[in-house]
Amino acid sequence: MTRDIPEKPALEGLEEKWDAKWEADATFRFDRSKSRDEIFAIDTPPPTVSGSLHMGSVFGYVQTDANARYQRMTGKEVFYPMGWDDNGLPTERRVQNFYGVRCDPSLPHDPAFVPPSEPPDQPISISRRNFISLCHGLTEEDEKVFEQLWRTLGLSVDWTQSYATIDDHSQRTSQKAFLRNLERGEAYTQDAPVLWDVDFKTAVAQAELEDRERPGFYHRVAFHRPDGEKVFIETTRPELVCSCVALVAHPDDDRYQSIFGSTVTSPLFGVELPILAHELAEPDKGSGVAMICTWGDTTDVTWWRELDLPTRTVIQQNGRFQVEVPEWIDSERGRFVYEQIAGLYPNQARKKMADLLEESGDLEGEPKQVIHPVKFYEKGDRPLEIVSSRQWYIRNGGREDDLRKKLLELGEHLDWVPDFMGVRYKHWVEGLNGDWLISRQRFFGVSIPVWYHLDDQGIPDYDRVIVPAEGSLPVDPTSQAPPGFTEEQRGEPGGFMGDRDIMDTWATSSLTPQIAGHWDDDPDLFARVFPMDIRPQGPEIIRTWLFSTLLRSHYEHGVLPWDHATINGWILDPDRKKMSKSKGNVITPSALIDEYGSEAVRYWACNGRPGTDTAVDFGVMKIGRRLAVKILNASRFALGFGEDVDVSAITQPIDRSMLAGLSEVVERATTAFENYDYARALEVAEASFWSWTDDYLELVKGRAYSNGAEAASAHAALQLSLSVYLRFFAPFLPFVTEEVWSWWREGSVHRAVWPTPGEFEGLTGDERILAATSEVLTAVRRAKSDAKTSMRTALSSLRVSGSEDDLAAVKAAEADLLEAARGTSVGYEAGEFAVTAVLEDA
RNA sequence: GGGCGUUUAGCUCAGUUGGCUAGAGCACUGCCCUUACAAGGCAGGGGUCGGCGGUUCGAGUCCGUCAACGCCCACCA
Repeated sequence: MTRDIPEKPALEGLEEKWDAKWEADATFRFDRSKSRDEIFAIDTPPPTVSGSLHMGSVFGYVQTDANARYQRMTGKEVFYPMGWDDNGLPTERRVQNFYGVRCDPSLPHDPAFVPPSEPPDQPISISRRNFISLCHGLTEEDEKVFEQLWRTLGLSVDWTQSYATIDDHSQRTSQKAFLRNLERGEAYTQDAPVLWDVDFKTAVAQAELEDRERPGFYHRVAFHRPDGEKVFIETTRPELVCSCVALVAHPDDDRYQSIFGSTVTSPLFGVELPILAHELAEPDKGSGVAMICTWGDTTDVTWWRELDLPTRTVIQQNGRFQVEVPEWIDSERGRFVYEQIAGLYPNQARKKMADLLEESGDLEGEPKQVIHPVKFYEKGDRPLEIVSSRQWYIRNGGREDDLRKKLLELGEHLDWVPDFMGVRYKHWVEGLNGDWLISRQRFFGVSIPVWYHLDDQGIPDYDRVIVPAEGSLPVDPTSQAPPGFTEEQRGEPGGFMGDRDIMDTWATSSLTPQIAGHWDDDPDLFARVFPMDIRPQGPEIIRTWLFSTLLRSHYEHGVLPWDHATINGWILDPDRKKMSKSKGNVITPSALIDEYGSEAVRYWACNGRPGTDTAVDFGVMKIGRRLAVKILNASRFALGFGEDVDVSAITQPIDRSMLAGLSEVVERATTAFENYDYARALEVAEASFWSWTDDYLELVKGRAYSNGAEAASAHAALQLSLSVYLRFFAPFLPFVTEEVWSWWREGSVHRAVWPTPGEFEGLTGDERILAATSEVLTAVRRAKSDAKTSMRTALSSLRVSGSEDDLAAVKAAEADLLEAARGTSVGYEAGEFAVTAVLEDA
């Protein structure tokens, strides 16, 4: 093919040019005619569509793309879909802020509603349907922006295989999987204490918790024995004295042996309470006696359950103390005291109760300040409360040892990249203390697809769940009637009630292999891609996304959803601890791409080792850019000698020597990629490439410009080695390699075959020749540098001493060496390796 | 309180199963407009490999211990 080499090659514009061409040629389109063993399937993480992407996303996605491109070049058909995680709370929050609205499910749908152009000061309340419609609209816009960024970055995904976690197909898959869990008894509903976010007014799962250090005060509070003696407890939550159901101490605590089984009355409220023993009580914490409330913390829940205590809830789902005085407070004084805190938030009630206890003399001493961990919803601003509520759960091994053991075993069979990430999974599964709570009292998500029978009184019977037929999915139980009922029977005695909750976003994204592989509606495709080859993702969502995907796959298919989990590292601020400079200086990926180019950003990402935390580093990006420019220029030289020459022309020892080295590099880079170590593959290829340009190119330059068989050998060797380097770099720098490839090759470099040692068969020589000659050349350059003269300065004499092998190696490339060094002859002598170069006029 | 990871030149990081005279790039110094490349190229200076102790003929690499930093987990009395 004729070579079409630009005079001044440049990086600018390559992203748009090749993105358009790849799209037009369907270069990365998945060919579903391939069989499972010819396919490499990737369970791409669907990014959360809630505004802008950050560098952390770019980092992991580019690394995965490098692995994907390598696999494609080895001949695998790559199944590389892209999803958007748009369902769930992040989208709701973004819509609320963006439009200045809030969802009020009690309002009727307003078909004419248009959001104001500017968000108003006071949020406008809108119906659930209007709210969801805004969510859809905004996420669609965001998804376009995201897709554009991914394209600019050069992700080789097949854009015809995309999905959104809120689209009908995902909803159908999610509901179908849930119904199957329900049918097999893996999902169940139960009314129980749950961790509750009072602002979002939803239950929260264990995986979404985080502890935050908060200041609190230990209040030493007196309870009263019948004989008037005081029993002290210490609590940070005196406001919960009214919901106290018992006191507890450790069974072996000598101080309290005599009072176990007796009773006390609570201060101010005068409620009679037992003193019980339980080994979770810690003798050296506070006074050694704790009050059990329903519920101040998760230990309370444990005690309440294991000691079979009554339920005395006072905090409601809106986070406030209930207004009516609870019936277990029957004294006149108790009722009066409760009225002081009725309707308050816990922090308000806490101060009030502390005052009242002090007045009554039941608070001893000054409250002591402590810093203690408090449970928060990871997206929330106020401490979680524990309220009793009916929720849906999926069994996850948190309460069944057999299942837990099985899940641990599956985790051991998964190939973790890097290895140590596997322990995070292990610890998470070992630490599970309850089933997976999947229902959320929110709006933008996949509905829990069930209804409940209403009895003669109109009370729902949660044991009589009505399920839809699989063929009718997705369903919205709040607006559709169940099979065998009509809409008129909604809410009527003898009729039905639809479940109002939606599923947690993880309940849907735990099914990404099933969604992307079309388990629901294309079993042929699913069989070709599942179980998938890799699950790339961040370390922080091992406990959520990875674990839940594994669980759902185990339930539905009885297998691991993928063979390998490649876990990327964490992204650190460019100036790490130097926070002074980073004020308000948010780095967006698109800004970096604009400044340094996609190749540079990709290069930076691919330099981050698998699983290793990496700082945003502009210096590394600059190097990436320089490498890309170097590829353009070196290619211009290597291809500047006319038509292709057959490799049989490669006869010169130094050319064969270079190819011998390159053949080894091929093996090393390939091994690295086979272990999903894109970073090492890049490092190996890059080191080789720089010495190729610095030494080999300089050494053969003169000969390449000449004529005859010697020149032809150089031309053929340059062409073969360049072809190898372009393929080496194609996974990392897809645009510039494709650009150069197009100068002289048909088709895409991304569909070219990955280099193999077989390409060098019969073309290699002694590696030592190039190495030794390069050493001599470096010594000559040093001499010229020391003399502060131009590299063009001629040598009056050049003498090399070394072993017999060294000398033979240099001799084999003597003509090229003399040309590059500007010498006329080389003198050889046996001895220690040394080079003496004498300059003319020196 | 437990677990995992990190700690190598001023900065950002490589260093695979122990053999290194410890590397790269940036930054720094000097030189060079050499016909692929001056938003380049060539050459150079710079490190007691976090501390201490151990195993070994030999340790940046293995073991123990301590420290700093980061992340994850942990029952809020």
